[in-house]
Amino acid sequence: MGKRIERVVTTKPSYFFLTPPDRLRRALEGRRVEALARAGKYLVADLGRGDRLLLHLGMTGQLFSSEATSVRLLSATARASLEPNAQRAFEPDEHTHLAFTLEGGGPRVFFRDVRKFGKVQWIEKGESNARLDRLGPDALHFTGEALFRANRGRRIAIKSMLLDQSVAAGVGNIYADEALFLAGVRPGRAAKRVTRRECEAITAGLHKVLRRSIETGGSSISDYVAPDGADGGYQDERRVYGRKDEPCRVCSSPIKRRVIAQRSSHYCARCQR
DNA sequence: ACCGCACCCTGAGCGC
DNA sequence: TGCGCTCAGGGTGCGG
Repeated sequence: MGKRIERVVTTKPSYFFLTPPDRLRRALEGRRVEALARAGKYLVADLGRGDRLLLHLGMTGQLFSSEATSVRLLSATARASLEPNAQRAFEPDEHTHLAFTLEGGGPRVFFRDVRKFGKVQWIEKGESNARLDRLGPDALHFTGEALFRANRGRRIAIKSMLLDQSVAAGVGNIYADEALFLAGVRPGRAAKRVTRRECEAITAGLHKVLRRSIETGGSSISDYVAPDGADGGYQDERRVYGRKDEPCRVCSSPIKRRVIAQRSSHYCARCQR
């Protein structure tokens, strides 16, 4: 299976560590990574004997190899001192909360997160986890019928429903906006006012944008990098997210932005009703 | 039960 | 140059 973790270096205790870093180090060192799985936006590492490690990237989390080179791994000042086209090997900084050394002397694995909205937690054998237990069906298998049922009686915006991880796990702000655009539904519409047919269109839209984002390696808008440091490509395919005042790709009318559920939401007032 | 909001944290970018 | 402001792929916990 996977490799044994020889050594773990952490930053000091903070909001980031659901399990305190000293306890985390003791728990992890010497253990083998048997498997990795995704649960919504969480990454769950199986460490054998029933123990697990829970990881979440939050907004600015970066999980990558020591062989990765990307300017996204550097602060603005570090970038400014780079020679043009220079590729500097990454050196752990104050935002690098976890540094794994694995057996066999191969590349190390880092988890860096500037804002510390990411999370790491040790889950003991037999322990349940409230964060995991709350998750609804995975977005890739979420049906229009299930969305329609969840919407019954709900006065909140359909956008809020899509961001609720207990309704569907794995939908984030970009993909909620993009799916609603494909479905022709405004993000602010009350959930209970969305028809069954529109729910089908929304989940079909979700599947489409999520699959396409996976194909293109994700959205590298600000911080996201693949484990090898590569940028994703989906930011170039956005139809509405982050395109305020730019022309709709279908009808050319300007994309609108408004705040829903404390998150910025983008839509075309002409294509979405 | 439901809903809106404050809050956790750091940095980039902008107008003045 | 510096200051103050807004904005940012997320999620929790509180009070009304």
